[in-house]
Amino acid sequence: MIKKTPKGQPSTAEPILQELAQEHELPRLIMEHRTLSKLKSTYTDKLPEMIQKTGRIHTSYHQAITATGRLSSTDPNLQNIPIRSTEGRRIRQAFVAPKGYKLVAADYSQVELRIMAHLSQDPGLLDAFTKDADVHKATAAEVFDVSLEDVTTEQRRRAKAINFGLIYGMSAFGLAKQLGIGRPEAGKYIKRYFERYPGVQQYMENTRESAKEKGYVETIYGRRLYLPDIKAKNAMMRQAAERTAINAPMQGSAADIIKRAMINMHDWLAETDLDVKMIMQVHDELIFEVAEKDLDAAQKKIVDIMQNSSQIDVPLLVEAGVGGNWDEAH
DNA sequence: GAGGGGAGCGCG
DNA sequence: AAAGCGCGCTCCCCTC
Repeated sequence: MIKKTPKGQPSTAEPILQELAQEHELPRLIMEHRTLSKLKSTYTDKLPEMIQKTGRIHTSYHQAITATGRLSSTDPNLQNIPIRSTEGRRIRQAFVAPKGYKLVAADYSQVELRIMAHLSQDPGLLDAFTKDADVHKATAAEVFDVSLEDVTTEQRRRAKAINFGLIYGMSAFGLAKQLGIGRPEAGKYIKRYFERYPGVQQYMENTRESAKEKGYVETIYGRRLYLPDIKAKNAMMRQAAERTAINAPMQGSAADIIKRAMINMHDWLAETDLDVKMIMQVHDELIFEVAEKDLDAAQKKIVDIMQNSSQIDVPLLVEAGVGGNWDEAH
């Protein structure tokens, strides 16, 4: 079965090749070539050319580009440095601390799901985060109706896909495709989820309604995203706007939270005697360069500022790692 | 030679 | 008919 692009050409998109790879050797080789040539052309070849007089690569951050309030990063984009593949990680390993220094990477744990708990006030979700439970595991136990101890790796993986899917406004169709299961089964999972977390379902419905009524959605700190297409006659346009309406308060509130932390971080950095610099932001993560002698004190303060710059109805948890390079710091 | 747009793919 | 949010960069093809 050859899938076509909108222009009628045979599609060579990744998921299609994945399927074709079951039967043929070539698609796998094409995928492998794409991965490696992407890494080479975008990172391995380019980044060394971008080293400045300082001996460093300096990105530009833009504060007024994204619809949700995130920063964006260009020339080079340091918010898409590889991490998911082992070959890719070798590029991340090239980001190193100077002698006598270490990198500290501090990231918010599941911040968007925590915001979903806050916004929806769903008792089950609030409870999971308040108890600092493994939220994907807890979701698996609810959706698959097993005890926490009996959750399998596969069930946890599926629950994780459900949790992410919800943040993006995904349908049963999308979940089925994501998990490689049938649509009816995916529909069952979603139904179970909403039975167990009714506050979340209510929140989703309220958000769609409110977006239609007001023409915008907003973050917990009140930044708005206007959605003119929410009333579109074209169902595809309208549904896309509805998914944006669901996602934007969570993604946008997460952006607000890290921005507040960065402002407080700046104030602390201006007054502290510790040898520490804030050098990068990657959406839910801040990276610092810290003198080895100040590591413990700095790490503690960094986590403290990130966790306490905003208050929502569940704890904000920050996990910090230390390493000689950016990969190790994770 | 510059710039637009699509396909594809890197990240959260 | 489409079906998962938000970005930026490279490659390729096309137009001006």
